[in-house]
Parts: sequence; C-alpha cells; structure tokens
Amino acid sequence: MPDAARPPTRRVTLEEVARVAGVSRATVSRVVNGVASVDQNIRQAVERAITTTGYQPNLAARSLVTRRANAVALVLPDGDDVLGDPFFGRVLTGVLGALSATSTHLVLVKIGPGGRERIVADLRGGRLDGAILVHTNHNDPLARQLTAARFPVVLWGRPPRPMPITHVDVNQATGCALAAGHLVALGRNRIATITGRLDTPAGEDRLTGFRSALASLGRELVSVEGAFTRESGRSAMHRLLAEHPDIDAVFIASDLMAHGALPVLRRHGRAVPADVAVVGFDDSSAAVHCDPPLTTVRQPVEDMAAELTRQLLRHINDPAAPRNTVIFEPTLVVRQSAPHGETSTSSVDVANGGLLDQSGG
Amino acid sequence: MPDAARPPTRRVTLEEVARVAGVSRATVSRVVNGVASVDQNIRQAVERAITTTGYQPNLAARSLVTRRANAVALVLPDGDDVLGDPFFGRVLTGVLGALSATSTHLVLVKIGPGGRERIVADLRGGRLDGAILVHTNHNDPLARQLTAARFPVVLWGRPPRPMPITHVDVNQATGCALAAGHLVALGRNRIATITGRLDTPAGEDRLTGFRSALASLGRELVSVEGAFTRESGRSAMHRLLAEHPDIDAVFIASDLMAHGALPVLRRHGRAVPADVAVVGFDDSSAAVHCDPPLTTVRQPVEDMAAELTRQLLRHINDPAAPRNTVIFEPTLVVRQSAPHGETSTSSVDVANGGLLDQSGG
DNA sequence: TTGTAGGCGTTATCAG
DNA sequence: CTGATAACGCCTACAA
Repeated sequence: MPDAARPPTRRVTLEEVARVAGVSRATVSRVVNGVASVDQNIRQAVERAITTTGYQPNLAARSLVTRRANAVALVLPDGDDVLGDPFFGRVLTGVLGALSATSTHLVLVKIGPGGRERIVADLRGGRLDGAILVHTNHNDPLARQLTAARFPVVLWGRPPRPMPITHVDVNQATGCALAAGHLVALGRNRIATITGRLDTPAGEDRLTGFRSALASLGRELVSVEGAFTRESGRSAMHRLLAEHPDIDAVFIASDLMAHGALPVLRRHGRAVPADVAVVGFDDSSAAVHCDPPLTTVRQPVEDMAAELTRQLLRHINDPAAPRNTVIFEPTLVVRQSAPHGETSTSSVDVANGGLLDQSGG
Repeated sequence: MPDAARPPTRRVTLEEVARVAGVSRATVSRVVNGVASVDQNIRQAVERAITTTGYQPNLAARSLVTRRANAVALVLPDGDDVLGDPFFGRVLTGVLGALSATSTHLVLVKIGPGGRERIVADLRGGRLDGAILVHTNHNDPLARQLTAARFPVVLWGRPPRPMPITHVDVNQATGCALAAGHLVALGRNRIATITGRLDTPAGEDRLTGFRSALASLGRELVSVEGAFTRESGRSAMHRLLAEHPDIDAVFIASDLMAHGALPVLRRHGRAVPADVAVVGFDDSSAAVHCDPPLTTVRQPVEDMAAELTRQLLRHINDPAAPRNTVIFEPTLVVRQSAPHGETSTSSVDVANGGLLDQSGG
C-alpha cells in the first residue's frame, strides 16, 4: 500500500474503546464528557483504553445529537479592503481572545452576493450557533432578519434604527466631549470636524455629539463628510481647507481618516499642532504612526469585542436570555497632534488619559 | 408562549418533506443534492414541498455521513499584533476569495497554548478538512506533524527545512535581484539591508538573495537584522546609521519595517531618496502611505493566498494528490523612495513594474 | 427511476 | 453506577 494512499489515522469509535476497556459505550461517553458519577477504577481503565486506541470523538456525530456546532461567525461587510483596516485586527484579537477559553470556532464571513442566505442556512442547518455582526452595511436587513428569527446575534455599535438587539458601543457623547473640551482648553476657536459616513450610527453620533459638546462650550462647528477610510480623510481635508482656510483645530472621526488627512495639512503649510490641532478617534495603530503622533479618543476595541463575544455565548447558552447593551467609556490619549500645553513639544505618549475608567459587563 | 421562549424556526427534516411530497426520503435527498436521475414532475413536487415546509438540510447529519466538515483552518502565529499587520489582511482577502466559490467555512485560529493539539483534534474529529499554515513560528513542529499524519495541509512560504509539503512562495531571488539592479542603476554604491528575522525562510532568502545579486553586480553589502515588525525596522535603522553613517541606499525586507525606518532617516537628516534611496518588500498598504511613498518589490499576496487555498482544496478532494510548489514572480513597483531617475521628483506611482509577469498555478 | 434499509458515531433516557 | 436502546438527520448501496 503506497504511503500516499493510507488514510491519515485509523478511525476509532466509542464502540472500540468500550470493547478494549471492557465496558459499554455509554460509560466511555461519560468518561469522555467528564461526568462525575463514574467509578474510579473503571474511569482509569477507560482512560487507558482511550490513550492506547488513540480515540478522538467525532464532532459531527456529537453535533448531530447535541444540536451545537460550537462555531460562531464574525460577519464583515464585503468591501475589498475592510480586512486591511487596523480596526478589524483589534476586533479579531478581542473575539479570538474571548473564544480561546472555549472550544468554539470562529468562522470569518464577508457578506458577498448571496452571503446573507448562506448565513441563515448555516444557522438553521446547525453549522453555526450564532453571529457577531460588525459594520455590516448601514440598513443591512441582516440584523433585523436574524433577530426576528430569534437566532443568537450580537451587534457592534448601536443599530441604525432602534431595535431590540444585544450590542456594545463606546459612549460616543463622552468621547466627543473629551475631544471638544481638550481643543477648547487649548484655546482653539475655529474648530472643524471631518465626519464618518453620516449614514452610519458612529458617523452620526460623533457629529452630533461633537457639535453639542462644542455648543455647550459656546463654540460653533463646521463639518465635512468623510467615509471612515484613509482616502476619504485625505479628500475631506482638501475640501475643508478650501472651504475654511482659517480653522485652527479639527476633530476627525477616525484615526484612519486622520492618517490620510495629516499629510494634506502639512502640504498646505499648516503646522500641526501649532497652526491646526488634530484629534482623532479609535486609538488604532494608525494613531501612533501618524506624524505627528495623534491625540485621539481611545475605544477599548479588544475589550469591547471580547464582551460582545461573551454576550453572544450567553445568548447561545440561554435562548431566553434578555437582550443587553453594554456601553464602554472612552478615554483621551494625548499625543503631539494636540498636546497638553499650547507650546508643548514633548514626545511623551500618554497611553491612557485616565479621565474616565472603562466600565462594562 | 412568550416570544422569547419560542425556538428560532421549527425543525424540518427530510422525512417531513418526503411526507408532504408523497415520496420517499431518498428521493428528496436526491433532489436536494441535485442528482440528475429524478423525474421532472417528482422533482418539482419535491421542490414545492421544500419551499412550503421551509426545509433546510442539517449539516451535522450530512457531515457525519459524508465525512466532510466543509471547513478549513487558517492558522496564524500567536503574536499579539499579527492581526494588525496589513499582510494578513491581504492573505485573508485572498483565501476568502478562493473559498467564496465553495460553501467551505474559513476558521481563524491563532496558535496559543494547546493550540496545536486542538487543531489535530479538530482534524481527526472531522470538524476541519484541512489547514493553511501562515507564518506559524519557525521550527514549529505543526507542519511536519500534520503532513506526517497525512492531513491536508498547505504552507505559506517554503518550509524552514526541506520537507514534502505543498506551498506557495514568491521568487525571493528574483525580487532581490530587481531591488539590487534598481539601486545599482541609480548609481548607489554604499548599499545596506535591514533583514527580516534570519531564522525564517523569507528573512534568510532575502538576505542571501540580495547579497548575491549585489555581488554579481560588483557591490558589497552591510546588513542589520530586523524582525519584520515596524518597531524592529525603526531600531534597526538606528543601528544601521550608527554603524554605517555613509550609506546611500537601503533594501528593507518588508514594507512594515520600512515604514518604521523612514522617519528615522528623516530625523537623522537624510533626505530620501536624495541622500539615501530605500526599497521595501511586499507592496503592502504601508508602502503607499510611507513618506515618501515606497519603491518596493511587489508580492501578489492575494493571488498567492488564493492559489494556496485551491491547492488545499485539491488535497482535500484527492488525498493521494501529489504535493506541489507554486512560485510567483514578483515585480518592482517604483515610487519616490527610489525613483527611476536620480533627480526625479515625479509623484507618478508605477503600479506595476512590468519587468516580470506573475506566473503561477 | 424510486423505495427500502442500514449505518455514520454520539448522547440521552431509562431500567437494572 | 452501569448498560441496553433509542434517537439525531442524512446518504447510499441495493433491490424493486
């Protein structure tokens, strides 16, 4: 028999282990699943039989009877470069971290054509126990569809329109207030913002939050709409400088956009922060590698993703569990693009503003 | 019955569809699986029954009998920020693209403590059909272990030590020759390199490849070791400038390291490319957002990842299929960090050097 | 072309 | 505490 034709490993079933150990299948099953009520001697005999036979449970068979796939999906929008956004790396890290304590698989899904149907089929077909929805496009019917069918689903960020679904979010209002307060404390008066997509909850909340925070400080605001991408930050900054050349501060709704916008400021002869102070949002890796490094509102993305994952597991384990919302408090991370003192040029990187503790769960 | 306690959807089995359609389970199964030999009228009746009942196949049951999980793992090293590397985003995009034509799930796995055992268990337990290994740490026994057990496995990049395993790689020698030729054509003579981890195949191949390419052009080389991370690029450039302040060109073994290194050059008063020309490797998103934009050796990462995925599917579908190696030819993407002419300041972004066509598959 | 019947490997119920 | 025995839902010879 040629080497290449030999199957990976011979298949060993409960039946076989039972025979070797001289007990019944049921008993072996109990040992495998750690059921307490098994005689010590028998347990040991079974364990020996398991190692000598090299037994490995067949997960499909188990899945068939337990009705658990032990797998959840992380559902992303279909964009071509979403996976290049450092934000997703942090989300993945958080989700994988929360899952690593379990034996639950993480299945990565981008919603392409027919993607929605496939997710529903997998959920109904018992191949997926639940889904984590991250930035599936605004007004995507998926969230509503899945919650209506009562599948375990959780959402990153508040739903576009009010709807009973478990989700986590950062307190956008607090974050915006931190940014506004910081810029005003720096003595800036002609303040602008580059928004995210205004048809997304985060985009909308950060605009209205920042505007009302400024208003309560007696300042007005001009805004230009971006789309949360680096390129959109670049072009939005171009427009902003053309329309409002006299600004002295900008709040940019994501670090990635800020990363695209900063070179534009430089090229237009604006020194940062001397002429224009800049504050971003996220504290993604992009913030650290901006020039100058970016003052930004930190979202504890990994923690939020981990919490979201735990919420999903809760819904899977208890289908009747109530829906839940967990809001995390952001902090301000002060770096050189909008330093503490007006004339500071220190390169100190305050990793955590400490103005607010994160709370959640 | 309270809404919250109602199960998502009532369970419908083949049995039930069969009853509704007035045929046997077997016939329904044939229709579901698209077997040709079914009478048109009966087929239609069955299809009608399927829609009226809302039947959805139970994948666990199917998996149990077909011995197929329809899921493969993408195995990553355990590092904390691997998911933040833009390289992985490209790999994911390629893999998902190749898988989107099938109904195969992509399971994301980071090798933490006990991770190896879990993968083996999933493979043996029929929960995973195969695995794609990407940058699992040098000398990780996993590749050898899985191939020895004859599980379907494929590898990104050549194995550290020769071993029969299907893999894809970029032609590192060609890529290095492109970089060396370009720098020499620019009239540079004091050429240095910042290497990747020299205990990885890519790190080693890019050092030896670049050195021998330079040697054949009559140039010598000084080198400093990095570790493929942005931070390592930064510190390596510091060391390089301290030890060899007179260099006029640097070949950096990854764009991410180059992204960390460029600001160091600037801070040390070296103009790029006037004083020091820089060439990177990968053509990742980092290359475009460097200042100045980076001339780099482009790896067709998405294509390579897609091909690697297809190879895995081939091994899954035919356990006796021979192992395979697919080498992709890189191209040189010329940007401002090492432009075409010595004095050029054009901002043209030559997206594809066109010196070599990619070939593969 | 269709139906019958057996089996895939577990878990779970219920006697003993 | 242990052992039969019956599902779980599907595929697939084999027979009709």
